[in-house]
This record gives sequence, C-alpha cells and structure tokens, in this order.
Amino acid sequence: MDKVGLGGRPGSPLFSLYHNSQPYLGQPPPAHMGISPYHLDSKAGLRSPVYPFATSSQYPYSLGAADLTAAQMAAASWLSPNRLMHPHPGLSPPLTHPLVASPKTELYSTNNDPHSLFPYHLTPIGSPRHPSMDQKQVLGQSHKSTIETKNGEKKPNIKKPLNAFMLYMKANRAKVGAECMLKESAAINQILGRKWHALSKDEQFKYYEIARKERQLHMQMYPEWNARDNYGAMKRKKRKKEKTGDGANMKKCRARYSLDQQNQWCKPCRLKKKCIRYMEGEDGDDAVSGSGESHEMTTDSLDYNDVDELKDMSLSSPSTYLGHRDHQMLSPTSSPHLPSPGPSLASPSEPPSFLMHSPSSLASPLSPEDERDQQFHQIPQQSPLRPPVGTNPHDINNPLSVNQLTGQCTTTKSMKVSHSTLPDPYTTPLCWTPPLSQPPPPSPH
DNA sequence: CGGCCTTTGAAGTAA
DNA sequence: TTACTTCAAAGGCCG
Repeated sequence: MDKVGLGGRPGSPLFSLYHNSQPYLGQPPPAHMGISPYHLDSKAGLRSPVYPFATSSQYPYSLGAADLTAAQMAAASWLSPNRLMHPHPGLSPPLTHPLVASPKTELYSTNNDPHSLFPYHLTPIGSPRHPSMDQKQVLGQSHKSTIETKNGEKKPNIKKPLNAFMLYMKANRAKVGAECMLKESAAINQILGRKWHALSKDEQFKYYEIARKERQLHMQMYPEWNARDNYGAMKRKKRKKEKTGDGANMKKCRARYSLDQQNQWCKPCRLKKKCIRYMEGEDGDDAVSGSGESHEMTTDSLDYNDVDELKDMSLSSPSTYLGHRDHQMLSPTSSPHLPSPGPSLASPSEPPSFLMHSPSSLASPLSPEDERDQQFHQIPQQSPLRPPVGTNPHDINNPLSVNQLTGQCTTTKSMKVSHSTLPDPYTTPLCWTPPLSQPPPPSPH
C-alpha cells in the first residue's frame, strides 16, 4: 500500500501526516517543510545559487502566497486541512484540481481542458483499473517511448509521478520565466528553488498534498510500476560510456579509504562527508565529477592546495560550497528558518538574514579537525556580510561574475549559460539587487 | 540529436 | 540505518 509513499515511511512527513489522528490544522507541517531555506540536505549540503540573480531577496515580486493565482488561492482554500486529512482521500467528493482549474497555470499542461476535473475522484482508492486516456494525460504519460529493462525487454516508459516541487515548478515556470525574461530552465529553476523555500508552509503543503495524490493515482493506474523500472536506464548508458573511457578505474575517496580514514579523502569530499569527485591516481589529477556525470570540474588539472580547492568547490557546484558539517552548526535559533514572506523579504535591496550569516560564524566548539575544515571553507565565506557564493556578481568565485571595470558578465567553463539570455544584474531590476556595500574581493584577473 | 544544466523530493541502491 | 544516486520537468545550449 505504501509502495509509492502514500502514507509515507515512518518518520517521513507523509507518514506523520497520514498516521496522525489529529488534523493538520495547527500542526507542524511535514518536517521538510519546516526547514530553513538552506535546509539540511544529505545529498547536496547547503545549497546556494549559481546564477547570481537567483536569490529570493532579489525578486521584488512577493514570495509565497502572493505568487499563486487567485484561482490557485481559491483552490488552496479548498484544500483545507480537514479535507486533506480525510481518512479516505479517494472517496472524497469530486473536486476541481486546484491548479488545472486555473487556465493561467500550466500545471498538467498535457491536459488541454482547463475545466478538467481533479483526477483523483475518478478512481476510488482500492479499486485499481485500467487508466483512462484522460488519466494518463493528467499524469503526463504518453507512453510513446519505451525503456529497456535490465533484462533487455522493452517496456512502455512510465514516468515517475511528479513530486511537490516539480508540480510547483510546472505551475510557475512560465510566470517566472516571463517576469525575469529568462528562457533557460536551469536559471528559472534556481529562482523557483528560492521561491519554493520562501513559500509558506501552508503553500508548500498544498503541493505536497497534490503530489501525494498524484502518487496515489499513479499507483492505481500503474500498480505494477516501480520506480526501479526507470532507474538506471540512463545510468546504464552512461556506465557503458564510462567503462570505455578513462573513468573506468576511478574510485571515490570513500571507497578508496573508507569512513575511518577520512583524513585520506580529498578535502571537498571530507567536508561534504561524501565524495564529490572521483580521484584517479595518487596525485589527484584528472578529478572528475562525483556523481559520475553531474559535477563538472572547472579547472583542467586540479592541484590539491587549498586555494585551488576553494576555487573548485565554489565553482563546481552550488551544493559544494559548504560542508555538511555547516548544517549541523546551524542552531535552531540561529539558523535561517523559512523566511515568512514578510519583513525579511520586504526590502529587496537587502539580502535576507539567512544570506547575511556565515555559517562558520555560527559555529560551536570545534575539534581541531573541524577547525581545519572551517578555516578551509571560511575563506570563500570571509565576511559575515558576504552572501553565499553565486549571489554576488563581483564574487570571483561566482561563475557568473561581473567584471568591475567593464561591467560585463563573465563566466567560467562550467557555466554553459548564454549571457545573452540572462538578465544583466544591473539593468534588470526585476531580477537583480544592487551589490552589497561590502567591497568586493580583488579580482585575480 | 543526446546530454548538460539547475532545482527539490521520492525512492532505489550500496555500504 | 545511513549515505548516496537517479529520475521526474523544462528548454536553451553545446559538441
């Protein structure tokens, strides 16, 4: 029953949601909804933007509830807590999909009928049947493509149901893209990521609910489907490629030295408590991506001295600019909780408070090892007033930095963003905030 | 034309 | 159990 997380796993937000006899009203939202914008993320650490304009503080349009259309808000009111806690959601009265109901949104764009009904009343819980075409369309399943299983047999490609954030993106991408004059999804997604964190818990909860019901419907429609079906199809391709290439013998630091020899790990890996890149050979040269595909090194050959590592960390990925330990340093009181779309965002010219603190400034007593690590990544975070890497156009570590003399946007190899499509930070008021008064670090160029 | 980028969340996999 | 990886969407870009 819980195959697709209907009730959530024990400890998961959905679990508590489903197994809590109390209505959601007045209860804390799912755990992951109550975490700070830079929330604890085991897989990626503290996230910071790469696109310099993608900070919530830089967007004068309000964040949170005001972002939703009137129809969405109306629908939101339908998704009142007591309804959400209906013991038999599938038997709930038919309802209009909150986001489909709005012709202004693009959620479920595959469904051309703006008046289409919320899908979930179509199939009562516990009575799976063959999905109708409407339902397939609602879930965005065209089945036009096929995937090859491990056994080599071909199966229709049934996509994963969208999670809450994906639903949010789908509903808001067009709007954000238009407002910020952006076309590239990567840039838009960064903004959406910020906006997502700035949403109120209630707003997020609506998307979590829709996502949960989408998974529910997905499970009813495709009872045999498993995420595993789609898992690794792409990976197998890439592994095949890797095995033929130089990466075949690469090992992660963790695999090479194990957990109890973390001092042998390369520093970025040690900081993140996970491997962010493979190492080949003892000298650490030819380091490539940690995930095997998504990380991109920005220097041709890496020298494991601190400076280069810092450059590496700040350039390679937004998720690598801070170590996992930094999360743990964030006390509940000092950590930046979800900024309410209120005071902290009221002034678009000032970064929200959570951008104003260097995580290291929140440190608790450190072990010598911690101290080394802290010093290590304190350098790119040198000023407590300095926003995370990527938010300051003058930041030398910012892949999209602005040349102070020419005012031109420069980029590193890792950025494949065409600047013609990106807003000029200084001429695009919608999406940019003047740089902080803090003098920028001297450019190495 | 396939894959990357970029985001978060769900779920699979590996240690 | 924990940590890590993959895949969902999107569309411009690049080799």
